[in-house]
Amino acid sequence: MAEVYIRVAEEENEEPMEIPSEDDGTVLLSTVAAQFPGACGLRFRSPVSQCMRGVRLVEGVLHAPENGWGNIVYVVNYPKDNKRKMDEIDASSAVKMKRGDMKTSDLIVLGLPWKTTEQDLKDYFSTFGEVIMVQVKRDAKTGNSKGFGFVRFTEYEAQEKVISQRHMIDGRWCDCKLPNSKQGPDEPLRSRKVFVGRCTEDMTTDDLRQFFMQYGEVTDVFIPKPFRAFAFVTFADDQVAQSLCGEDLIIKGVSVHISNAEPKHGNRQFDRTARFGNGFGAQAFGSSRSGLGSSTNSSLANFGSFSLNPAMMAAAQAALQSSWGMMGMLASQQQTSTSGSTSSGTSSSRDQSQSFSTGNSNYGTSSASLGWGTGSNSTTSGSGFSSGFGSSMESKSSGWGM
DNA sequence: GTTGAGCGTT
Repeated sequence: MAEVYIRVAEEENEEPMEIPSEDDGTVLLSTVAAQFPGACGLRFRSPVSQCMRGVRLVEGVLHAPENGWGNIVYVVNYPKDNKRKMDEIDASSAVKMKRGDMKTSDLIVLGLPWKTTEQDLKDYFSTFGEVIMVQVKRDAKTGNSKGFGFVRFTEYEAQEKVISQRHMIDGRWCDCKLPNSKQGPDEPLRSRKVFVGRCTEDMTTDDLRQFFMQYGEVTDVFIPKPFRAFAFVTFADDQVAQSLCGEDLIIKGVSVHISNAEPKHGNRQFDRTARFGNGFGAQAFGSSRSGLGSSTNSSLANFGSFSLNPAMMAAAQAALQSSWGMMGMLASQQQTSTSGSTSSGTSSSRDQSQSFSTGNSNYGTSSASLGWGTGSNSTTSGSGFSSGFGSSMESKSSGWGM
């Protein structure tokens, strides 16, 4: 069957990229988002009316206009008018360069098949750019792989690309991340991750990704196995995550509850006190907002006006949720678990059954890190910590975590 | 059934 592509660009006059359609002629939003992270829809200029028109979007599936996709260029829609543009401005402005995070660092590769060798890793990752280091970590005695390794690229672009997607290596899906040892102690000041309670067993990571994509770019979805009725969703933007906390959302006809993700157990590095002590002193507020014509007002006023939050957009799109009711369906991008190697009796860590978690954490491009007011009814504090900013977001649940 | 895997012998 001949492959059909539609042409998609970020702006009308920009170089389009060809995006594959499905067999039934539709295009999956997830396919678009794979090339244009954060995309929430498409639009095009009607040859007849010369007006921009939206492409019909139903449950993550984009439907061709009346007379088919044709050869015109479709333009990507992003949530909240122009988040992407903001990112670009951000990226090119001198503001963020001060953190100088453009250097490459080793990336940890998680989930490797036991059989994968360093040569395999090098072969695989070389398609992204020049690889200057690979390692597979092995047990010193047995020489068996520990199922993870490291890779380092010459080019920062390659590193970013690799972090931004999942990798099929020797038949397993693997994740590449900045290793814990490289994550700055003050990196995630506010959590970009939310806890999703009351999940049902039929909610897949793809379901959750497709659903939460409407609020902003989703960088990770985690569903514990065996089934435990909750999940974690990480956004690229912490404000998106925070804006959803406290909400009850309908996914596949089921009401789920969104709240803050608490720090992972055993992750001392990023617990409350550590972070508080570190990057989040009083200096985090007024200072470091740098030149961008910031007002001379107090940081309080600054803060208040800054926290326009995406919850409004969330509300506006509530209608969209109804379409998620009943019959779930949606792009079945299920990956087949390759394993079968349930290893020896006990469920040891050598069991390589494949998990379904997709995506990755990556570290924000947001230049400013503002603190977030905690609600006075904080239940999670535990360290008498509460900075008294009555934020404009009333009493959504508070707290930290990642 | 409401809080997640795994992180580097040099």
